Amino acid sequence: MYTIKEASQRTGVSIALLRAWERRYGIVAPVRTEAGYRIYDDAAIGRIRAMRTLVADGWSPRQAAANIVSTQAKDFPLTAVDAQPIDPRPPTEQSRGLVEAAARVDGPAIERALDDIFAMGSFERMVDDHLYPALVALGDAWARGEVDVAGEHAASAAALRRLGMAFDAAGNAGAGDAPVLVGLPPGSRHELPALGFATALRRAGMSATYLGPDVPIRSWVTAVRQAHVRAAVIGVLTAEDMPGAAAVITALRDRHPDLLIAVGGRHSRELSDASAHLPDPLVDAVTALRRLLQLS
Amino acid sequence: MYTIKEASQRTGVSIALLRAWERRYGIVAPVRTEAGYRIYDDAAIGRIRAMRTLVADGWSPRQAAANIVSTQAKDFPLTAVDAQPIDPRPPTEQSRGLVEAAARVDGPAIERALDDIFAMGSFERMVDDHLYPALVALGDAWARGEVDVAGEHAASAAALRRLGMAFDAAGNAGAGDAPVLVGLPPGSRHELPALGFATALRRAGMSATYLGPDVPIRSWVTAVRQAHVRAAVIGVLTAEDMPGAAAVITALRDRHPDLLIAVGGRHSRELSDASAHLPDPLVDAVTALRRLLQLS
DNA sequence: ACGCCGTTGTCAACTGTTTGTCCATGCTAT
DNA sequence: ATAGCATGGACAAACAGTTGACAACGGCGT
Repeated sequence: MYTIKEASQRTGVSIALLRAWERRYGIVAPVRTEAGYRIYDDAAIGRIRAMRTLVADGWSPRQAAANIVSTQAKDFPLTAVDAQPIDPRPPTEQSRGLVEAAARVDGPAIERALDDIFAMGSFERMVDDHLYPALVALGDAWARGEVDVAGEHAASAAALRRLGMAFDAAGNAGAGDAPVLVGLPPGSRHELPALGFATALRRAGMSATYLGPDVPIRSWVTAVRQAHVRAAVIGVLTAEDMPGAAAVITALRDRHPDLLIAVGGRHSRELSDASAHLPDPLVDAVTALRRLLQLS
Repeated sequence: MYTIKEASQRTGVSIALLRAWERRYGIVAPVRTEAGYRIYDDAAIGRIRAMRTLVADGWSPRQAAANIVSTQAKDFPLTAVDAQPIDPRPPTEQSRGLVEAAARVDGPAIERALDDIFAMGSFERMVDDHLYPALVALGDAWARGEVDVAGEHAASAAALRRLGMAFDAAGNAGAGDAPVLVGLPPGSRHELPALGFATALRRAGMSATYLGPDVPIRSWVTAVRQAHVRAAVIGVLTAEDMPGAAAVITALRDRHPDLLIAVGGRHSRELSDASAHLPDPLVDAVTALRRLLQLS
């Protein structure tokens, strides 16, 4: 709780400028005493300091202020294997373990739960029958408020790392071949299903390049051109992913009319301008893509 | 988010020429303020730098522009281990390999380059002396237009997966202990340094939970409450990360006044309301944190 | 060789905007 | 009393924007 003079001394910003920033950009809104005197708290000091360094970094004061004011976090889950909020599918033992560990934000327990899941049979069956259901259960629990974003974050990040390990471990069997590109449209961050599919492709002996989440349209285009790819597979997990995916498809069609462009994921069926739609279970998606490649 | 003056200084292209290039070739399309002032983002800076180098290389401005417009993406690099655009540090053999592989968007080559890097001595030395420099070189190459976002994406995603593997492989030695929380403030996606630090903590025998990128304020708070943590470490890699980090700090301070809150990263020194600032080389950061924990 | 012409970087003129600072006046705290 | 604070307005200097012009340069046809 500081007066404006103290705030000025603590931030190195002149008193007049403090008032100007408040008046012009609303960067802080200090509480007032009965007489109208400004009283700054530590959060206000922090915001002012952030403003100062941003400006020192070359930002225009207006932009810096906008950035600071708009830095309020939006909480959304990273999982979203399936956006369908329906059918509470039977929670397996493994998924219950993962959800409970996530609820406690208990790192080691999350790892143990993933150990259990990844120990279930072949990679493809494990992903389809255990990992994805567990992640859906996690998303549901988050939606019901039983798991906090922190737990959801930690668990899905850990699952993503595991999947990444599997992807790397799968090697690139057909390394000489032209690869299949797998990635997500701009704005989409639902990596897990896409990375799972890319891994399954590799395990099936195909060469796969995983582009990652939130891939800009231009990057799809240049990636196709540079790498001389056999096909591009775009993940469309939620309805919000659709416009981005459609834009990617038209951009690719435009410059590579003969390229095989496939889409997969819950909302892919609704994108009719793709070459093909991949079915849902991982194994089926892989065989479908293989058939498409042989035909072309 | 820079004014035209700042953009000019950062790229070494005169203000008049910036406007001419925009008007004549549409090489950038900065957003405008209400009053019509141009606001350049980092992607625009990258495009301008790329243009400058191409022209310096003898390309005609028109051709250089055509090349950039058709190639460059509008997205940010994921790397950003270090936001300082200066001091072109000596490229090691390994970083050159990674940059070249990324330039070709060549998945297998990227993996091989990372194999080379990860084979360099102890984890900590490898990260400090080879991985981070390589990623900085990658970001620089992106800024110069030598690497497309697709390649940057692919390479940094692969590096992130490797780091994730190392994190998991490091196990959680002090599994019973209260953990140290490591994560990034809301809005920040510069995972690599944070995950590297979390891994180093585990390898030093401490219990570490990695929260991930873009962690909302509320998640930080609940994570601390649920897990009974010993300390929270927040990565502050760029000036833009500061407001979010400051908000996280005040929120945590508010409800857990005794919690040890440490910040690390290029711009962490400017956040004086944290309990402690962690120094730069990985090993030093780990020992600094260990000392802080013993004191408390 | 010569003139023509498009390209390209730079400049000037003029208008409007942003931003840090300052002032006059009046109230408040000690 | 004296120093501190608030408000609102005012200002100058720096910044930006647009338009049009212009000189240097190189390619090209004659």
